[in-house]
Amino acid sequence: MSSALLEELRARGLIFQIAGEDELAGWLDGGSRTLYCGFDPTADSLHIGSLVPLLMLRRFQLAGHRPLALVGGATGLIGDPSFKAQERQLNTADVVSGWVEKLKRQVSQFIDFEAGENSAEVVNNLDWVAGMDVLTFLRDVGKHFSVNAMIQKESVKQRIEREGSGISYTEFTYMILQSFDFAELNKRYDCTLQLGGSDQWGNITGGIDLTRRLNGNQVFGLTMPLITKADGTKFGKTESGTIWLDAKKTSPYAFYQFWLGCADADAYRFLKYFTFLDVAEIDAIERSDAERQGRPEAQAVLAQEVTRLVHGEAGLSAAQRITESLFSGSIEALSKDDLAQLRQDGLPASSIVRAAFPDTLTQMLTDAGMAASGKQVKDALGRNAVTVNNRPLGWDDNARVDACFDPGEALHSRYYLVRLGKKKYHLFDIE
RNA sequence: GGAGGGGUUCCCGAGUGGCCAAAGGGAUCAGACUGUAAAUCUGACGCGAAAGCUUCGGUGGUUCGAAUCCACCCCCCUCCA
Repeated sequence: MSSALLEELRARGLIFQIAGEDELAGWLDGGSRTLYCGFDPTADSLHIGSLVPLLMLRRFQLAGHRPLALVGGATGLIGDPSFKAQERQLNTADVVSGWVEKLKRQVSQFIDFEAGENSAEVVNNLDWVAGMDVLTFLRDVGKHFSVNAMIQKESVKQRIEREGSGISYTEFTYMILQSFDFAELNKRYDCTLQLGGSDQWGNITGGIDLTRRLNGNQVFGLTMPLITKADGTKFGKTESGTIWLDAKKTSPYAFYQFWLGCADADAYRFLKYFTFLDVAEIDAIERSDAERQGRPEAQAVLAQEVTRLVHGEAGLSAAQRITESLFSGSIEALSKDDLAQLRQDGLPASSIVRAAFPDTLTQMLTDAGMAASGKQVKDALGRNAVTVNNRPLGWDDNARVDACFDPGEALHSRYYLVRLGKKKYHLFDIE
């Protein structure tokens, strides 16, 4: 009646709700169980919002259970309405199937496929949904759902009740499709537990009901809390947008920086959510941070652990190398190889020929992606917040691009490290 | 099919003929303070170095002048049939 795993998860704050709470602990202790969590292809990469469930699958696997990562090739074509304010734009089948392939690979790095008895597996719900005809769906699946019950679900309520929005029949059906996944996985893999974010509660309980009706089996559901930030802003977004798991979309350096920059008030909680460090260990860090004046250690540990999980040891050291040289090292000390390496490692960079210089710095830095508009560059220049190889520039320099990138000041005769504000760096390789 | 309500700059949301590139809030960016924090304060926040140019669902029209008025169209919501 006491599952050590559930206790551990509870201590980490990773459990929001459990369906079948009284029996779940005993069920998990009774043997190796199969569980799943779904990931819908809504982009060509997952973002850090999916990290908690991914790591959750791993936590269960480490505890001896068998994780299935479901990639929603079918559900991704429909769109989950849960707690969404608006109807979503449908993506074409081609696009979605391309994303499915990418997500399959991505999801695979977090779970172990060579674990013997409890080896993980990746499944795609398109495999059992694509071939189903409408009448079978309506008669065999739809018949088990009460619309009265469905419209009571919190996840769609706001769409139904809120003035100025609505929900299409397509999205309304999403819940049924996801429920069917659970029943199908129960039948095919003896899967008895579904994990998901707290927004998935309605879909999960739908699946539990359907599995009982279709297969006569009792199955369980567990949701994780929504990740919140102490300041109330949305987790996982920054100035530069979403933090993706794909290194091509968010470099390991940017990823590392994201975690390094998280608020003190969030850091210890995030350590519990996003790392495999012991709770006791995390508490110890929190205590020692509290006793010490100045900068806490938590963010550094967090950044290190999560970056290693997502980008591996190589990605982590690249991120740390860049961070080290930009924020604590002196850039003059960087060798030519170091600079080339930084660029390789994901430091934003661009190559430009001297003859092709734009007329203004605002143009040049905007083109390089350092700022969203010339206005921002203008503002920064006006406050001496732009430096080239540590030399501050002013608004007067805006039209003097050549002088700003004086050959005599180049690092190794071609590199210029431009900084805008405190944190934004860009390496220009100028010929 | 009928009746009504609505589509404003990233988001929310004012604005109902000139004073509107469009209040206010949020988000975001920069500065000060700091720890590459938080809180706070300051500035910016359609594009453009500037002159200037382009916005208020779309297309036309009225007017010296429109986000605001008119016509038609598209989309969304609510209720009725």
